[in-house]
Amino acid sequence: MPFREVPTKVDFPAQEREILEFWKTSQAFQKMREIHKGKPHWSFIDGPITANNPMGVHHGWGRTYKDLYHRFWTMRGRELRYQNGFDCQGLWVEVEVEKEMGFKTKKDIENYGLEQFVRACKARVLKYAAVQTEQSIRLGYWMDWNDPHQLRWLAEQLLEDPQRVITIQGPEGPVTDTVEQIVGRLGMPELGGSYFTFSNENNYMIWYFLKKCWEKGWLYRGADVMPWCPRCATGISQHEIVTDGYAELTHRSVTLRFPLRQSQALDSPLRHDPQSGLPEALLVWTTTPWTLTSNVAAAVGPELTYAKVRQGDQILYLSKGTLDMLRGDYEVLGELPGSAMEGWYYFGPFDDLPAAQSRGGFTQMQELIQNIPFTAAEAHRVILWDEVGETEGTGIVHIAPGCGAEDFQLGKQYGLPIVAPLDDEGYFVEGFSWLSGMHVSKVATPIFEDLERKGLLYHVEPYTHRYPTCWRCKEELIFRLVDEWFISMGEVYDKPRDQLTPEEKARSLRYQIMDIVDQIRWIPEFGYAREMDWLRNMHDWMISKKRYWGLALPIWVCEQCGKYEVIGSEIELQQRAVAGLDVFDHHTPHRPFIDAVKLSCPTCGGQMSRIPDVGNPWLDAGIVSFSTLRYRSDPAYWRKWYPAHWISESFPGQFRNWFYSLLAMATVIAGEPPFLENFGYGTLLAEDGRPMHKSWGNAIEFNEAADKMGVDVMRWLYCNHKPENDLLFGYHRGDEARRRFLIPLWNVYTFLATYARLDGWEPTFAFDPAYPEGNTPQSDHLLDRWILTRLNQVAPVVTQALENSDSLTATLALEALLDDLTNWYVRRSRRRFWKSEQDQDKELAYATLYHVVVKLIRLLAPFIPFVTEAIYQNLVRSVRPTAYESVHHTSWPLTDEAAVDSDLEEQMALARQIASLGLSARNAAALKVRQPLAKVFVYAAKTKTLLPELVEIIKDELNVKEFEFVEKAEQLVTYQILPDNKLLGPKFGAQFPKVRAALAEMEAAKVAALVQAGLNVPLQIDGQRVELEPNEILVQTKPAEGLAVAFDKLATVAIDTHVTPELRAEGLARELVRRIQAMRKEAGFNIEDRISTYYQADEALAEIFRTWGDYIKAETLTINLFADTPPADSYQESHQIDGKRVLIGVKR
RNA sequence: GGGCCUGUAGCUCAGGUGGUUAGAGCACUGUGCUGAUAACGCAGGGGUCACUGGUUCGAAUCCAGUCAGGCCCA
Repeated sequence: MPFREVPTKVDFPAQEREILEFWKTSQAFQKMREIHKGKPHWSFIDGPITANNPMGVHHGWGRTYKDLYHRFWTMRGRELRYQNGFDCQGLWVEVEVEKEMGFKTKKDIENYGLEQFVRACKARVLKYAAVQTEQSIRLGYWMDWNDPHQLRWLAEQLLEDPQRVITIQGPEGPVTDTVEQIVGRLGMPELGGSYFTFSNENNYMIWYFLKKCWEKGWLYRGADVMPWCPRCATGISQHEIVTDGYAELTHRSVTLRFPLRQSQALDSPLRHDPQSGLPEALLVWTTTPWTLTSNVAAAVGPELTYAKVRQGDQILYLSKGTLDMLRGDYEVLGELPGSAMEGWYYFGPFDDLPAAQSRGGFTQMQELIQNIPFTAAEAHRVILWDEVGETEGTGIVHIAPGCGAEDFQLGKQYGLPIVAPLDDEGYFVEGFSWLSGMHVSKVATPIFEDLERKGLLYHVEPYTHRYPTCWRCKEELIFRLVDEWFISMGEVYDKPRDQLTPEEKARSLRYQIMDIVDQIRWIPEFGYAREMDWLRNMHDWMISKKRYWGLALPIWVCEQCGKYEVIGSEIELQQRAVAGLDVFDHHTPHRPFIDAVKLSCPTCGGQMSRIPDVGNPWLDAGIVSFSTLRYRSDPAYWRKWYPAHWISESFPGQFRNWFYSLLAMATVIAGEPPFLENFGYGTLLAEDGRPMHKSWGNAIEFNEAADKMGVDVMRWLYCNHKPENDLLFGYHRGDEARRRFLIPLWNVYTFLATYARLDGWEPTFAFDPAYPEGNTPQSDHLLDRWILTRLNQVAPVVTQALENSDSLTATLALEALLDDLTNWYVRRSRRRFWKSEQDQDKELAYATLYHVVVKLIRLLAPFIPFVTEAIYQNLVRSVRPTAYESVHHTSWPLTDEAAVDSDLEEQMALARQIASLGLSARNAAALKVRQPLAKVFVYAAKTKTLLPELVEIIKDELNVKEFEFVEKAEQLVTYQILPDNKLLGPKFGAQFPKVRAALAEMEAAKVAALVQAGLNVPLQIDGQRVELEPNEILVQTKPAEGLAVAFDKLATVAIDTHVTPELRAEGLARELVRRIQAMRKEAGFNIEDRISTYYQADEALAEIFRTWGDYIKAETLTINLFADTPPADSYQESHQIDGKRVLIGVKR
């Protein structure tokens, strides 16, 4: 059976959809897995994608890499797990569900009902997991995908009746359970498919990890002032403040007076300047007026100079460098260093509030302040702080330890009271008088008015600054004192890592992780430095969040004595529970049902309840190298697949997120690396170099790109890029990739298929389905041997590059090969396919081209799985009954080293170079290639012979009758002599410049003659004789007069420009042929149609028709050539050639 | 302020281990070919390889510093 007919124009996206359907109906992925079952494994662990929205083209980039290396290692004969992962728990899902439901605050969620809300979160995850699954399939990503319809169905069932019992088909048989539990078991061995981080196993495995941390003493409850989102009512951890979490915002900043008092006593009189008798005050500036309610101290820079200023009936203190912020006239009375101000007492602006009069300050966290003997009002004094600057404000910084992270640290250092004014939604708590119950966002104006009444207000003005906002909801963050749970990273020791004692290392998770990082290969290499930098600098890992949808932290607290306990598994929970198990029964370990479970306190016998916090989602993602590899249920399986050979994610952010959490959790649980190789890539930007933003109109959605561009194009674009650089993605680049690579590939395929069909050619060699291109064809034809050389030069380059996670090198080599194939091999070989006789040469041409194309598409299959599949189906499967059903079932192509003829490759390169130079020479002399010329002269620096076939190629390319190597280039050129720097530099060292100069003095032709005769060249250097060997001198050429000449470092090519009458006639004949060919096409004839040709011409052209008639007939498939008026039913055109007229008609 | 990355033609980017005249694609100009053709070939113009120093016979490449941009941390 011959090849199918192939359209020369192809709609790639439409073809991709057909192939998707073919893969689906033929179960191509499942069959591929069968083929490689039980072979050596290659382990990959997927970084879970957040199943919260459709995926974008940037996900397509990462997923292309993942699929590329999956397919490559599969073809190499490895067994893989093919498990995708979905990230399911956390605030980002909550926020989207809240948006959908129109919720504004946490109270809305509680009023709605936690159970319903959590179910809605799960359902949303399932819905977008279905969407992302469909998109990934569209990309051609071969994974063990769930049926998207089933995921949607589960989402619906979950919302309707989670306790309904259903049966689902798993890989090893049906599984029966409640809807909720089936959802909780997704990704487990009995159900297969993607893993979901909301799974029971994932959550319980984190419990196991946290218990280990607890046992080592690394898990602790701590207090800190952190960024807090009042809308989400949760702290924002260090991991979450990202660059786009900052916004340029304008706030009203306030400058106010803190009147100085004489002593700490609250009834102390105001301090007055002894000279003038005027009252004194500090001048203070802040952008967050609400924090003034909680002021405890004022900080000055010890090294700064402060000014004492008289303004009206006031004495003010502020730093000298900020005097220009004063309004109106003033008089400087004196200067003093900041250090001299330490310990001055002042009256605070809100000392009238009960909170300011409370011993130790004002916070729920009594343990923080129980040893502080003062109230905030009593404590107000000047303290020293090196970080105080003069770029803004007054050089005196208002300090509120309950409202700022640095303030909190300073407060600890000075033993200051702590006043924490806001509740979790940003409202002032009781104890703040008229402010209590007001929201932080509404108090600026009333506070200014209050300060005005008290006579403390100095000035208010707008101030624009970078201010942190919530990374999910964009609400402005506040700084709030909170108690959260942390995993200790251990201290940072002030000495090199290799000098740490084992005890120091044992105490510090930080350094243990570093030891693990040492064992990992980072691609690109700077990934190692990045991860290390993060580890050196990171704070303790805040893992708690005061929210609803997420990991239920397995921490129980005794309601009587306050003791904490951490539970390490569902079994332990069963054993320890004293109440609430009946409520929790049949539910996944999520809120609200898990909260019902009560324990008994081993110390006091009191009831223990779970703390309400949920976990940081990076715990969910970091545990997967255990949870998905059956660490708890099947240790042998885990041992086999752990660690991953390879993981891959986009760099920005992941050093502190997924990479970090994987490393931290593996260090604690296993003490060995979770992955051996980390392949990172950059950021995807729009074509204009900016981030994609819908509002900027430069965003491209994945589905739209796939539909318009086709995913093979996208994949080639992704792979043909240096991964660590940012990738500019857009339709223009897509068009370029298609034009430069996919269309030429398709063209060479259609060329082969079309002519083989016409000739009835089919491959007949012995067939091995794993290697369908067969053994290297044995051809004597030079072009065949050359393209087979190139093929087998490129194959190992691609193989090594992919082994090395270097897709760029692979694609560059493949592009070069395709260029050689289309623009040289096929172009030069066309006549071998066109000729009518079925001889041995034609057979070899087919055999060679077929072999090369089939092997090439197999090298390309991991990159562009669709177009290669389409080609395979026609070239292989349609003619080979025993072929594998898919190109992706075949094995990775082998390299045939015996087929590589490097000399031939060099000779061909030279021949192509000579042809190129010849064309350049013709171009310069304005002699079109159609006009035959008599002779080309070639001088090649290092070669004096060229294979006869190559000579013929050059003659044909240049359309010349004769080719001649000249022995001495002087015939064509003058010489230029250059020293071979690489050899002579080391030989002569510092003397080298003199050698160069001496050589330049010599007569070029003389030196060239010596070199060509293989003799040494003598030189005089500083009166000493030195000799240069011939191989140390490079002879170059410059064009001589009279010939059309072109040259480069390899060769000099000259063309005889004289056109004889005979040559002129032949040129005209070719011109006629070209025009008749164009007419054939214009007339709509088929390639193989034989025709009759009629002409009426001026005598000069008629003479050409007579003398060159056979040539013209042969070239144009003309059977009969008539010097006659074209008949009415022929296709006719009249032409002018060199001012002579001809009327031509063609007829089938 | 610290860590990491980037800076090569108008644009987008390649350029192990230093070496003769620094490359590709796109764009531009010219031209050729016309049965791969809403393509393609060839040629041409276009570069102080961000800047300044250093090492070296020789630096886009190695070293130091500066500047600009990006990411991360403080």
